[in-house]
Order: sequence, then C-alpha cells, then structure tokens
Amino acid sequence: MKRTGFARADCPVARALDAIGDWWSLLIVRDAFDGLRRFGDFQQNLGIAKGMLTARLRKLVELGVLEQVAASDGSAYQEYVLTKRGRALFPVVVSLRQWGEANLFARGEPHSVLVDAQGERVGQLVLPSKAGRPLNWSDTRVKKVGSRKR
Amino acid sequence: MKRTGFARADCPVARALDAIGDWWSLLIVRDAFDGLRRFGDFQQNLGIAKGMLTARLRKLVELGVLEQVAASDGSAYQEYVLTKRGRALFPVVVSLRQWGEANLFARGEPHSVLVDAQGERVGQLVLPSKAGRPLNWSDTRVKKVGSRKR
DNA sequence: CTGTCTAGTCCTATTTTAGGACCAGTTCGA
DNA sequence: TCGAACTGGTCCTAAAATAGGACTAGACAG
Repeated sequence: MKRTGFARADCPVARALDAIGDWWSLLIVRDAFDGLRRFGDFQQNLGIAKGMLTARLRKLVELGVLEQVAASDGSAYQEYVLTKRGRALFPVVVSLRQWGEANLFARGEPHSVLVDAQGERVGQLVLPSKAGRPLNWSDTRVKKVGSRKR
Repeated sequence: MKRTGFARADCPVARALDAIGDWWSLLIVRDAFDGLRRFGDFQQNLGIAKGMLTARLRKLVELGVLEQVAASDGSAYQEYVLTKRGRALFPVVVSLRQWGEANLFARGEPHSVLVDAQGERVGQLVLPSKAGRPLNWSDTRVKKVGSRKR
C-alpha cells in the first residue's frame, strides 16, 4: 500500500522524516555537501537508478533543499546545488555520521572522516541549553502541542 | 526490486542510513525517547501496521538500539527500551527536529518543542572543532578512506 | 471459567524500487 | 561539418516493501 505520510504531523521529527526520510534523499544531500553537482555525478557515485534519482532530485528541488542552476563550466547543462534550507541539514548528516562511526564500524575498520579547514577531526555535536550548558537526552523532554504542563 | 543496501559502505552516513534510515525506525526511537515502552503503545501512537512494527522492533533489537526487558509493572509481558547505542541516536532525532521546526512549519503553526528540565527551550546543536570553536558546513570537508590529502 | 487484552502471525492488494532499454539534445574529435 | 559519444533524462517490467485487516495463543481480570 501507499506509504503512510507524516506531512501534517505536530511533531517536527515526523515532518522532517516525511520530507527527507526516504532511502536516498539524505545520501544525495551528503554528496551535495561533498561538492557533487551534476546528475551524472550523483548517479555514478550512488549507483542509484536514473529514474529514482530524477524523482528524488525533483522532490528535493520542490522542497527547496536543492536548486537548479546553470552549469558552472559554461556548458548548456544544469547543476543541482544546496540552498540555505539544504545547508541547514548539515547537523542531520553529521549526527548520522557520528553515530555510524561510533556504532557501525569494527575497531580499526577504516571510514571517511569529517575534518575542519586545518585537517583536524571535528568534535561531537553538542546540544546546549539556552544558557549554554551542554545537555544530554535525560536532561530534556518533549512538550506536546496543547500541553499545559510546564 | 530489493532495496539497495549500504551496510558495507566506507561512509558512516551510508551505514547509518542502512541501519535506521527506513520509514519507521527513527519514529520508533523518537517515541522511545518519549518514554513509550510497550508494543501496543508504539502501535497506537504511530498508527503503524502490526506486522511492520514487529519487523522494525526485531531489527532494532538485532542492531542493539533497543532491548527487551521484563515489563516494569510486574506483568508477564515484555517492554522495549533504548540501549546506550539507542540513546546515542539523540543528536540524530534532535537535528531532524530542529530542521523540521525551522523549515516545515508555517509561521505561528504549533508544534511540539524540546525543553530542558526547567522547561526552557533548548538551543541549536553545535559542531565544535577539536579546540571547541563552533564550525559550520563550509569549515569542514570529508576526508575519504585512503585519501592522502591533508 | 469466561471474556477481554496483548502481542503478535499471516495473507492480500497496492505501491515503491532497481535495473535496463530507449531517446533527444549537447559536445567532442577528425 | 559531420558522426560518435556523452548527458540527462523517460518509460517499462519484475521483484520487494508496505498498509491494512483477519486471525490466534497466552495473560489477565472479574
């Protein structure tokens, strides 16, 4: 049957997953962060079927995550680049990366790493309180819509 | 056809999506962070088909994201709770939440919010450099496996 | 003991996916 | 300047994933 949609959910997590939580979208975004721009680049690098890629790119453009611009090499082709909204997905990609690094590789097994401009490995993502104190999961809770609880 | 797998990819993002990037897993994890523990709680709250939920819970247990424990109310039933590995998904859920809040709700449209123990809204996730300086996407790049580039 | 609740299993119709054949417009090479 | 190859798609098919519901064994409550 048709996949259940969450586009009208109260929960932002559900809406986010509805938008970009499918099997390919975040990998396309990851590759876009990596500098890939052309249809053929994505297709080759991901090994995705062309029809699937067409559909995903179209949806990401519709969502405002990617936009099509004239090719930077002066040819008549188009390129796909991240918009501001797309670049805002950076923490999502990084958090997945960090969880994957820590939990899905054997000790010593090589993987790509995220480094800063100096080539130094980056630290772990931190969730700060309003006052700037680092929080972990047990310091937080979700306040539901309409909840009067303070 | 069978969905393409990324379990052996070099990229931790790809492996993470292979593990938990399907349509339901992260919503189940979100609900687990929210305190849901029983099969029926997940099933009702998500509106997911029972067969789907069974399959997803089984996979999450296999992955070590959830574990089954005896019910806390003393009944003969089992409950599903997050393991350490599952709790490590906190930044993933939070990053999706923050992106969804900022990009998928109309101005003024209500949504659930993440608050700290004092009921204060939390800040934005921050990626620090090794030295603690906040980084954004343009300050970073991915060093591929086997890459000699510094 | 009997009826209801819980946590499933199993089946089916429909949708989604992967993969490949095909195609029009663009660019390259001689 | 022409033909070949490349780019960025479209369209088709077989197989797999999904939603939804019928059914069930064991737990529990009265």
